[in-house]
Amino acid sequence: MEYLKGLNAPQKEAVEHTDGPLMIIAGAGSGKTRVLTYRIAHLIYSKGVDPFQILSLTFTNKAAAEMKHRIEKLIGLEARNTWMGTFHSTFAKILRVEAPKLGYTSNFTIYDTDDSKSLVRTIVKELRLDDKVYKPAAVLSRISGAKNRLISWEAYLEDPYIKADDEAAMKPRVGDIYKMYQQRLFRSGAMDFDDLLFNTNVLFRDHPDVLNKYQQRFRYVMVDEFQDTNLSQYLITKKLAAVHQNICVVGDDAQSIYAFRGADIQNILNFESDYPDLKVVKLEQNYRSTRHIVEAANSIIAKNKRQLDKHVWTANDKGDLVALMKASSDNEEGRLVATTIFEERNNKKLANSDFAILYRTNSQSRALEEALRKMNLPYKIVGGLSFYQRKEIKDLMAYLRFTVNSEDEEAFKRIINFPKRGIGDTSVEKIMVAAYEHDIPLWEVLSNASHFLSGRAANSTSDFATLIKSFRIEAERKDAYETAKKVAQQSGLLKELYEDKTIEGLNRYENVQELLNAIKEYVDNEENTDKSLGAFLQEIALLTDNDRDKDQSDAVTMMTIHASKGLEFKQVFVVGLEEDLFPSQMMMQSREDLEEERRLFYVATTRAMEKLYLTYALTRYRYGRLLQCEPSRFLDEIDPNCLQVSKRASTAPMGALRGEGLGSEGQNGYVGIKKKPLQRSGTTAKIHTPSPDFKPSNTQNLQEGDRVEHPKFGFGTVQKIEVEGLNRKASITFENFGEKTLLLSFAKLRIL
DNA sequence: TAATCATAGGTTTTT
DNA sequence: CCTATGATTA
Repeated sequence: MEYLKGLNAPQKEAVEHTDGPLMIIAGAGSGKTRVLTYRIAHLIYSKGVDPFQILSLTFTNKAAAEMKHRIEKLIGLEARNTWMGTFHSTFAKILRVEAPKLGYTSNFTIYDTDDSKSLVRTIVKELRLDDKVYKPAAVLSRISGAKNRLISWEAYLEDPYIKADDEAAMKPRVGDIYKMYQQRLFRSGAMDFDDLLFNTNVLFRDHPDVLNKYQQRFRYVMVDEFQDTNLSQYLITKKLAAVHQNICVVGDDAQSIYAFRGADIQNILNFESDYPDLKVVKLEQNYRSTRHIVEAANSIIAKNKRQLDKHVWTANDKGDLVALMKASSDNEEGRLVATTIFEERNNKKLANSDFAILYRTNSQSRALEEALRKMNLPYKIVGGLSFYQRKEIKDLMAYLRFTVNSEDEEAFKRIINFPKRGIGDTSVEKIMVAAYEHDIPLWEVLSNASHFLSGRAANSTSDFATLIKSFRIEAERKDAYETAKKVAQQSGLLKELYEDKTIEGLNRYENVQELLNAIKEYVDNEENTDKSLGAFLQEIALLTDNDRDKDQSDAVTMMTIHASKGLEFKQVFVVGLEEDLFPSQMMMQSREDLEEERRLFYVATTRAMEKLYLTYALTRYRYGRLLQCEPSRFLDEIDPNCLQVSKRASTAPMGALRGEGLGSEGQNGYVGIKKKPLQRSGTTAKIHTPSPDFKPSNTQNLQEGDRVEHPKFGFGTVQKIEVEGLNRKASITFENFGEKTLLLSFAKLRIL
């Protein structure tokens, strides 16, 4: 047990506690990944567990790959047999096997966000609703929120609380859209990201034999970044671990930054009540950062109320103070960052890759890029506009998708008239309507085009069908690469791009080649046993840009704070610390959650090992207009003892910074005046004001007879709890509102 | 049906 | 600023 020697006491404890539920609260930089990998090694070596029986779930492919890599280094090739992957990819694979049980085929398509949005848009149009009221993104986030809480469209339409909410938002038809959305997805043989998890829950609920199979298969389940799980994910892991109870979750409530996509911090805060004999281990020693950085970070989240009790500390040196830098504009900010990197790199003999620039929104990267280019500093941007979102890539992907699944409506709409083949909007409309009215598959209509269309359109459509058919035959016989190559050529896509001799055109051509290369790589990779086009498509649907980039060149890294989680750099710049930008105005208005913004800031600062810089600008361009900005409130909240106002910045005390420079240059009324968060108007006359310390509890533990508080309906008593499908419902008599039936996964209740 | 032009409207974070 | 949609004309 040589490898246990380098661990501190709690780390060792976590590694050695192999059986029974375990929760590891891992502070930033506390060696979490190390503990996880050692724990797996320990399971295999000391406990003789078959690697095949260990399942590790992460949130990003990058994290999964990193862990796999480190385990392989630790214990060798045997590590290949442990299952490591993201929630989405893991359960997509399982669903691919079990899809027929849910009425899907194994070749189901995975819709990305763009496909989903487009589908919502068409449904809104079909229902003759105003797309300014029912904005696809907003509707989708509502639907997504429901799915993450396992609320089916049937349950959604029934729930009075949801109904009241939608009506208050002046969007009473969201439920109807949800219903049609799901029906269309099913018709198209498609699932969106949330469905992968939702349907896994359905699968496990309706097919106990299947559940049992995977329960036996995965005797040890580990969840990384547990604070980011949503209810749907949580219930899957809970079910998987229900028999053996060997569930180990690792997380840090202080780094929960994904509430916007359904992550529920309550999962970690209340985990203990779900597992009474839970063992909790806290990793509180930070090995990554200097003491000044650790203390500054601690002071940032000190104000948060909803958090677990822990104290992150470090034995490292104090190091430099955190540098605060003020710039007059966003361009000036870029210059300041670039020159500082340049000087530091030369003075301290650092590599470019020792530096990272973190920002709140992707759009902030422009000014910074320009400044770095001027200083000749190489940089790379992580994330941002994804490779897979480019038009030419989506076009080829759509052809491939349609080849595999000819019911995929979104793919169909993309390629039916691209390259141009004389099938205009009206013809496309006719085809879709025909499929609908006769209730026949899309493919039926296409292959009998002459029944539904006339003249030129009919001929072109028949030709299109023949073309796709030939692709399909190819796909059945050959691997993904051979097929894709043929599709790219014969669809005319490559020709179209090749003829475009502009620089962008050239780029697009190269991008398509790169996609083909990626497919070849996939086919050549020994680990991929299924080399069919269908298998490749399901894999690639869950890839993001971050996973693709294996660029090893020495460059400054630029990315959003969200993308930076789990990484570390010697020197880190957190830029754009301005009110309304960070904390984000959107977040503050729509979710009124300042705490999550604080945690985001915490994540950003704890990426730094040796030196941390915070910068802000007094003016900034947005939509081509100059805005006035104010320093972020976070700069007031941070412990001033850790701060040093840089020589370049103002030497005025923090309080005086606020408001400085305001009012002089404002034009057209676009002055960044601090806005109070919008007060959301209530629905009815009686509005309950929640108690000041209102914290929703984990309603999984709710029992009949409990007294509860609800943010809208006030106090009440639970009458009855019943299970219906995936949902648990509670009938509650509220003092001021009478009896309501609420979906427990959705209702924000506090158990008194 | 395709191509061109005008204008309106939107930007948080991601599997 | 950029894109995405809509109207107009060939």
